[in-house]
Amino acid sequence: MPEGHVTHRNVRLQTAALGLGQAISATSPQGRFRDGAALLDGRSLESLDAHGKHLFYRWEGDLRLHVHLGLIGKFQIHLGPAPTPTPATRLVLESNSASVFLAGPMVCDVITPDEEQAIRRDLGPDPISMPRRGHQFVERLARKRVPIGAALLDQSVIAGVGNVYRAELLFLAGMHPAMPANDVTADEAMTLWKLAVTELRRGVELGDILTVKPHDIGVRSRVGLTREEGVYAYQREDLPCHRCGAPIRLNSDGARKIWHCPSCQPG
DNA sequence: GGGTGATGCTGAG
DNA sequence: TCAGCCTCACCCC
Repeated sequence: MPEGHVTHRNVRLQTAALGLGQAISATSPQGRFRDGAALLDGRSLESLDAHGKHLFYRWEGDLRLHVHLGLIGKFQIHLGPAPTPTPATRLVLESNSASVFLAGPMVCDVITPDEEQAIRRDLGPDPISMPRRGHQFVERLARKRVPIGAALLDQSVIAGVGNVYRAELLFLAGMHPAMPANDVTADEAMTLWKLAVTELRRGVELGDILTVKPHDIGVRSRVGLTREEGVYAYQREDLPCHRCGAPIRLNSDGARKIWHCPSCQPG
């Protein structure tokens, strides 16, 4: 489930599991990252940081490891003895206490600090780690001549929002996905930003995307909710809206699907 | 056991 | 705009 909440959760979990300031062994069972792993092997891990869906590991000797999970990339964290990695595992990082397995990432590269800065420059503000940068989101959104639904997936406008959060944030804001981004008022944009901060931060805590307000579905907590119960719009076509009962609609926005409630998100 | 789709993104045309 | 990439869970037979 690689939207921004997953990278930030991995920063937290992997930092705790691997530990900082100690030598880490790095290998590539799959082989595609053999040279990169050899560069990192035995170096001390100094810190981990996330910006949107990008993960940056800082190593002794000013090296950076850049990981982007893409659509299908996955991390596994094993405390204590690790199982044998599958042959598809791109990278294994191992400390005295834990192992991290990485499979299927879109990007897994050793880069320089300058290259990291260049990647970050092209990214918009991250609502999880930069909650006070809402003004930057408002400015960048106002310059976009695309529908708000497309603008929210543009990582140079807001970093970390993917297809699930896009659908959910627009529902919570009561905005139709096709509304032109440059017609969104500054107040409406700031509302969207605050929703993004709240929802993505909750995603980091829960390790899942659960945007539904429990009272809307007649329960007291989000614990144990299924995906269909836990979100308002995403992948709920033809199901009744949790708020008003109208059937959720599916539309296509280029290659990506987008869902909305025709009654709660008019326009 | 095969087929498919997925929370992403790029590059060719 | 669309194919392609990477991997795996899930569905159907």
